[in-house]
Amino acid sequence: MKAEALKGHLDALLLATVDGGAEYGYAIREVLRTESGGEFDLPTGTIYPALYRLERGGLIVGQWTKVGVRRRRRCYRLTPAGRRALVAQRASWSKFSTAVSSVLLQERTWSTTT
Amino acid sequence: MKAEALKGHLDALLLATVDGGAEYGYAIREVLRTESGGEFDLPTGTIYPALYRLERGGLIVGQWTKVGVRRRRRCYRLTPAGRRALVAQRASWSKFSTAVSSVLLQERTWSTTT
DNA sequence: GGTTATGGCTAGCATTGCTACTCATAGGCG
DNA sequence: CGCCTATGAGTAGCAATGCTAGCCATAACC
Repeated sequence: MKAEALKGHLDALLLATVDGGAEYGYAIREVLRTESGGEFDLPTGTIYPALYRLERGGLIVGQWTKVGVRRRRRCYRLTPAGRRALVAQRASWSKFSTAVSSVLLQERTWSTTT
Repeated sequence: MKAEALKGHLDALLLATVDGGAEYGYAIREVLRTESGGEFDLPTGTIYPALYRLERGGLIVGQWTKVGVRRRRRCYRLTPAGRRALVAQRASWSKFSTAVSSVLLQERTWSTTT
C-alpha cells in the first residue's frame, strides 16, 4: 500500500476500532492488521500521534490504566462527538469510495486501449 | 469531501480519465466531476501540477495542440508505463477499499455502543 | 463593452502519515 | 544469569501531496 493512501482515512479507521470496545494503541494496531486482512500494518509512529490528535479534537478520551504491577496502558473511548464523527466518516467513506470506484473501475465501451 | 481524502488516489483517477481518450486538464476536470457524481470538483491547482507530476514520472506524455486560431491545449496520452501503472493502481485501490470497508462498515455483534 | 466559459499555470502552505529512533516492563529460554 | 522477543508508549523531523489564491490569455455570449 502506498504511504499516502491512508491520508484522510486513518481517523475513521481509528474511531471505528476504538468503537469496538475500550482499546489502546497497541491493541488497535493488532485489530487493524487483522481486520484489514494484513493491509494495514501501521507503525506506532502513525498510531500514537493520531490518537493524540483525536483526543485533542475531542473525539476520544484517554485514561491511564494499570496492567500488572507497574505497566500502564492508555485506554480510549469515543466521546459523543466521536460517535457522531464516526457516523459522518462512514457516510463520507461510502460516498468517496463509490466515486473513486465509478471512475477507476468503470467499463468503457471504447476501452480497447489501443 | 475532506481535502486529504484524495491523497494517494488522485494519480489513479487521472490515469483512468486520460485512459478514456486523449484528454487535457480542463476536460479531465469536467469528466471527473461528472463521473464521480459531483464528488470530485477539483481546483485547477490540483489538476495541473498533478498532470505535471505524472508526465515527469513518465506515465503520460503531453503534446500541445491548437484549438481554433491561437488557442492551445495540452493533450495527454498514457505511456506503456502509465498503462501498467493504471492496472496496478486499480488493483491497489480494490485491496485498499476492501480493507477500509471491512474495518469501517463491519457489523459488530456487541455493537450496542453503550 | 462586460461577463462568463475555456484553457493553462504557479508559489507557498497545511496536513498528515512515515521513518527512525528512545524508553520501560514482562516473559521465555538456553 | 543473560539475551531475545513481546508488550506498551512516545517523539522529532521529514516527505509527499493536494489546496489556496492568485495570475494570464482567448473565446463566446449578451
